[in-house]
Amino acid sequence: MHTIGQPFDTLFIVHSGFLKTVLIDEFGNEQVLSFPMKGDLFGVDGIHTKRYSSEAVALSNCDLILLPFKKFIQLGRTHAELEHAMYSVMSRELVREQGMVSMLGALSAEARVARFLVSLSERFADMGYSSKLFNLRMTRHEIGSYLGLTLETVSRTLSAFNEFGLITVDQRSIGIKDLDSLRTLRRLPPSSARSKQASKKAREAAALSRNGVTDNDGDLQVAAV
Amino acid sequence: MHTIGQPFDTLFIVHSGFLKTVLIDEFGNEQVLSFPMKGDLFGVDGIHTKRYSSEAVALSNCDLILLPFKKFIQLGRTHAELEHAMYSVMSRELVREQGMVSMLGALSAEARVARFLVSLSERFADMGYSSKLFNLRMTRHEIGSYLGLTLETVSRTLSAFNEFGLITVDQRSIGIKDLDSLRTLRRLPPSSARSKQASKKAREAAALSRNGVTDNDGDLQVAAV
DNA sequence: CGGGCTATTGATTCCAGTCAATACTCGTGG
DNA sequence: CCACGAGTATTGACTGGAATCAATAGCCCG
Repeated sequence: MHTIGQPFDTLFIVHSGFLKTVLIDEFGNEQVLSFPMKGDLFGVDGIHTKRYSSEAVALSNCDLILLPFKKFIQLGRTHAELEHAMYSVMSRELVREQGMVSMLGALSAEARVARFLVSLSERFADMGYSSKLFNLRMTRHEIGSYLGLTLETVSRTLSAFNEFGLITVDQRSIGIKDLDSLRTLRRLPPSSARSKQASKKAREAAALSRNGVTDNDGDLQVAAV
Repeated sequence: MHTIGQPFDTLFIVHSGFLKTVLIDEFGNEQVLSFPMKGDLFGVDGIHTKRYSSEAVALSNCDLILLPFKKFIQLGRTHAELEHAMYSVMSRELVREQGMVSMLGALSAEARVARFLVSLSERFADMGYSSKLFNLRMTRHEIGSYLGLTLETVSRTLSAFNEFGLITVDQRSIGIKDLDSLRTLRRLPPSSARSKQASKKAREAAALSRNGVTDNDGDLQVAAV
């Protein structure tokens, strides 16, 4: 695999298993950036700086496909579709990270955990596993780091979802009970208003303060190449 | 330019001027993703989904270079360095967004605003403008959206930096007085301990709870292509 | 001048972080 | 086998930082 700062030369594709990629800040704290699993690509961040800026750690037995970057470039010379696939994958990563930024910037703890569960559920479904019942491969601490929350908040939120009938939780084992509510959740009713094992759906709290899209206020000069 | 959902066909390079790129969520709230300026590329998010997932808005008069994606791909066939440059730029964007994620996930409001100012200062320097005195092209609201803060918090933080002698603020005009402190700042002393126009540097609050890097706990199977 | 957008500042609320105690899981060795 | 300890998870009490609500002022442009 690779560690931070190591010279970049190869990309990685997950054939099977689960990993995390992490960034280590100037104080040694680690921040989880992604949880690659089957079909996911990582190591791309090394292309620009010639060194990996993040580090991958296996969370289970893993089977990886190594993709030496130079060799890949050569293949791209003769197989245009490969090249386009790479652009596409990198673009997808970019969009995914945009989603992360938008989530971290705007959503409550509950909404983040809900999204995380939905996303996991969908990814497991894509891989042919059950989307309704699965085991987390990562700790609460790692989930928290990924979502910009503390492990206690993650734990509490999962417990609240459980109380609320949206999921079942037993340690690492998660059962999805009400995917729709998880999908659309913004905020849970206050705990004072919760009844044990309540089965009614989470209502929208409809945050709002909506702003119309700002119009252009600058002129535009364009030139094609 | 382009709007969200519009079919993707061209990339954009900023020749001069300032823009913002925004994501619009399901309630119409806009989230600022970046502030492209001279030399920056945007529109890349469209490659994967064939549609732009974000939207660019000019914050001043702008001069853009259009780069039709198909034409670019053709040029790449004959000019290998172009192709590599594109990988590099996309990789750079990926690293930048990783930095955003890590910032939003871990840093205080003060640290975010400080980083934002340092980054602006460096980018202005790169463009040949003054790194010590410049005008913001965006509102407090847009800065807040970009940093995952409210406009009030941005305003208060700038005022605090001013009181503290780190910067001068007059509406959109920012003067950088103590770049080093901005660079290394984690947390300001409590306001009760502040004196007007204090000139002493912000000290490190040294957050810590450092975690060692977790070791692999999975076996690894690798295969080269 | 007046109206709309932008910015500053104050008062208050509340969500998530921190600190802390306890329990569950699992592997290791007496 | 059970005890022990380390890592992980749950839950409670409390705190604090940023959001929210609100009032005022500055700026720009018709």
